[in-house]
Amino acid sequence: MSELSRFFIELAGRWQKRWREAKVFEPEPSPGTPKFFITAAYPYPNGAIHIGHGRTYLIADVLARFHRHFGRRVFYPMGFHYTGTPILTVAEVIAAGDKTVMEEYMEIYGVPEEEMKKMGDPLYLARYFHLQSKRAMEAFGLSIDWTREFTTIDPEYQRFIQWQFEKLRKKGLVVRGRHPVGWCPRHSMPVGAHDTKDDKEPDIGQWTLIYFADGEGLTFPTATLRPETAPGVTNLWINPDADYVVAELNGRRVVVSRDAAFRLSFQGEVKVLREARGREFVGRWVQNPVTGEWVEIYEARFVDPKVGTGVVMSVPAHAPYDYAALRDMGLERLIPLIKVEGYGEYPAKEVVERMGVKNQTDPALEDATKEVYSAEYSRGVMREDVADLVARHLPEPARSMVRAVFKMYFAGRPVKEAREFISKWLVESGLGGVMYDIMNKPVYCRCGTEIVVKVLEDQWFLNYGDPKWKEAARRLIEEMAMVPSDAKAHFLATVDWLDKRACARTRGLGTPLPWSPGWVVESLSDSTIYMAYYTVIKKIRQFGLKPEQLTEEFWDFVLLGVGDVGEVAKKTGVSPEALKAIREEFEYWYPLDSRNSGKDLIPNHLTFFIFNHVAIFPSEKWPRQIVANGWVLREGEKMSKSKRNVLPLDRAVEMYGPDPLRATLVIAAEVEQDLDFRDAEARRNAQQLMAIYALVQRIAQTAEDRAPSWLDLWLASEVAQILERVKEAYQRVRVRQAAVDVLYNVKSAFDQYLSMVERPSKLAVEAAKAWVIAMEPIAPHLAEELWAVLGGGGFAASAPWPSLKADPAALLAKRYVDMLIEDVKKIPAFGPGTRKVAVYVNRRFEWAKAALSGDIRAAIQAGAPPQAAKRLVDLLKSLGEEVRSLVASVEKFDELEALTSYKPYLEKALGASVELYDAEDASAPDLGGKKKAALPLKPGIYLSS
RNA sequence: GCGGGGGUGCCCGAGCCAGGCCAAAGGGGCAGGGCUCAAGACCCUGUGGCGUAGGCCUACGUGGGUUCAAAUCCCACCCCCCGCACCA
Repeated sequence: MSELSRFFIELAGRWQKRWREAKVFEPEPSPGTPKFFITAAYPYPNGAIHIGHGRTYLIADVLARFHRHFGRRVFYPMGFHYTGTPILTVAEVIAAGDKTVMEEYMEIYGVPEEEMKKMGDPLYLARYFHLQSKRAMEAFGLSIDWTREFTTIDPEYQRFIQWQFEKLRKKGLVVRGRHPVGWCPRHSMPVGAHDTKDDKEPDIGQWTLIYFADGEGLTFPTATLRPETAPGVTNLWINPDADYVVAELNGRRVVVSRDAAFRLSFQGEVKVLREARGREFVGRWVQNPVTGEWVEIYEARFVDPKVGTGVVMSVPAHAPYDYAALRDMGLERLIPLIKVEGYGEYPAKEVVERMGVKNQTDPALEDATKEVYSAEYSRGVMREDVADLVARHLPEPARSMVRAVFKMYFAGRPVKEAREFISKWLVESGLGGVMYDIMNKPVYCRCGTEIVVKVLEDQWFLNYGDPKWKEAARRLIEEMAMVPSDAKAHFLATVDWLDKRACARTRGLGTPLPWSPGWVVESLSDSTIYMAYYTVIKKIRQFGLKPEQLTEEFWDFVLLGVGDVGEVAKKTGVSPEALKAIREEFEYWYPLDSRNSGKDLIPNHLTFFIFNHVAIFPSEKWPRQIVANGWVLREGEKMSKSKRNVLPLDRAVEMYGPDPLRATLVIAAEVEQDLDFRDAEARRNAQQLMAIYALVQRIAQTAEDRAPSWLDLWLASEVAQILERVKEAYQRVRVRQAAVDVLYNVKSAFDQYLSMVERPSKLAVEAAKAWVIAMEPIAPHLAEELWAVLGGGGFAASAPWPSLKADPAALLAKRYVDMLIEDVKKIPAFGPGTRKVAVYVNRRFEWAKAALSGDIRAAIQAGAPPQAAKRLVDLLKSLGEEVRSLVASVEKFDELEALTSYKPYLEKALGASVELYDAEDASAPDLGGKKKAALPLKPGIYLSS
């Protein structure tokens, strides 16, 4: 902790205490007064929040604080998300004594060793980080109303979630079905990416099974990713040396590898009847259910019993492995199925030969397979004659019927479509099935066991695939304000592909499904409309309502206005006054004005937030805005536990002080951009804030009451002008833009001002006050301190937005003086030797105004001599947007007067003495004949040494 | 694979939606100067190439196209980042 940060921390502590005591951030509803309700995604306390969270909360805080200056009731609450598995998982790992994890926690979050030991208990762990995070948010100066704080395992919250799910279910949006999940056989538990070794994401894929029967009661289910090649099967492959079993699978007697039988047992009934070696089945003949053709089972050592079923169909025309193996055996027989531009009839053969593959063990076959597969998948089309291969064993008219279907949906179709069709057809006609598998195996559970795919038979889903629901979600997305605006496309795309989503789980903390105990509402499903809960929980507690009173009728009344107060009161035992008061509070605060989070939540949480709002609430209660910010990198690198470079918020506050940290997190990148947090930058910002502190102190102490000079007016105008821009930037959530202006550009104006005046005037104090309010959203503690120094009265946090007005003439005067300085410096003869600068001013400002039109005649009409008029029009054209508009809005402007008051500044800037003359003053010396060179806004200049 | 976003000068990044005023804002870095006992901070100047100035050439992933005119519009291709579900 440096001297500087100590200063800022001490200062912040003082003001935080006063805010708390005065309850500045604990708004009560006030019907008739405008409000602003903003929330940021609550944190998940399996660790302390870091500067990435801090950034999101800070952006929300800046907006909250900004809106407070406009007489709005601003409501910014916070809660903690206990629901879910990671807390559980981490606690388990700690309980098991995992050294790496414990060290990570101690090092990154500074957890003392004796606390570490207690973190085997998930609730203790959550509570610990909950409190640590909360302390960090307070120290960071977030203007959060803590009277509404809650956790998602509070009984009241659970009643709320149960209400939500009953509502969704009654609307038919909750459905039940089969669902594959990654599964650890040892734990008998679902395994997500977070629970695997190295956080490897299990890739759950589907094999199509095709049932080849041998006529003696045995079925050989081949597993394939390319069912469209089934008509081209010439034989099956089985590994002669691998372990196989004969088993009952869903009423069929099948032959699969022993490993496959194990994996299949998680996806249906599997009863192993006997074990066998693969070679036992070699030489059998089986019937292709698609074509009716009988083919032989050959042996192949490349068949991996851990992949699929261990029974493989052979399509030599389109699969390089199959072709190579058959070539080795001297049994080439090719049935072409797919046409691909750039290849002949038999792509597999062609590629194998081109690559010079030697035999079936040649590693080049991998590449060959990849090439053929991707070429056929992306550009391949099924041949027209494939339908004739199908159903040769069926009697008429069945044969013709099947062929007709294949002609329609299979022959001549792109591979993609044909595959989809045949896969569906196989399943529906009972000739095939589906088997799930981990496609990127092996993936291991944290415990070391290889995971498998388990099919949950009665999983609950939220049916985000429902077209009407999607339509409503799209409508809201269209209406909503989004920062950044590009996020809209992302949201719409998400809505498009989103389908059923499992919404309950068998383990973890959370709310039990009201109608199906044993299932817990999953954490991305119990966090979609909780913003409404913030509005009511305070009063629920104040009235001492018990969880069991929070019935469906209660929530219906309070959140939807459904039902009669008297009735609801009678049924719930809640007094009508309480019901009305709670309802009123919800009515006042809702809808939500801004929802803030990291951009990573766009395809999940934020989309669900939209879906659930449109499902539950009427459109006038739909949220108004989403702000999704980018990541926070640290010194150019992603923060991660394993790199141990995570910077927790509380530590960051200690290192830099709250205001410097805030300034850095706001100024280093615009909202949508990833922000690279650099130590050096944070230190620089601390110094800048310190300089601002010193500067304002100086103004407060030295200001004198005097009639405002051009300089005083300029300062006030300059500040007013920048603050106008700042206001607009805040409104558009361009917080970086606002911060650059308010912390750097306004400061520069003040610096310049102070360098030009002997003593600041009272007007400068007014400008400083305005400045302090504008910086309050970013550096609130410093702002309070300076507000007090300037005698502002009350809290800066609650003061109205400044009404400082810009005087265009004052701005013009300053621009004009700066232009003059530039002009002088541009003169080649100007140099260190220049002692005296004579300036001849043309005071006919009305000529300049007339020349603004670009019309020379207008200038002449205004009285300018023709040659001057021409030059003047050209001059005005070259002046730039800002000055031109100033000229337009200023009525009278006396250049001589302006220059006179800026004379010391001029002399300092030029390092020479300056003499000012009216060009029309006959008594003035006409040095170098420059009198007639003078134009309005462009004085004549004569240098002498 | 599907979906979203990108590729701009030494680096970061704006501009592209509404084509010209774009050798292309703003930072950073670097070089020079100022301030200072000195460093930092701060301020000024320069920072594609050539030319004595006007100017010329080369440039916005690559290749085509539309247009009097393209970083900006269209097409194709290459490359990068992010997300893809029961996980917060």
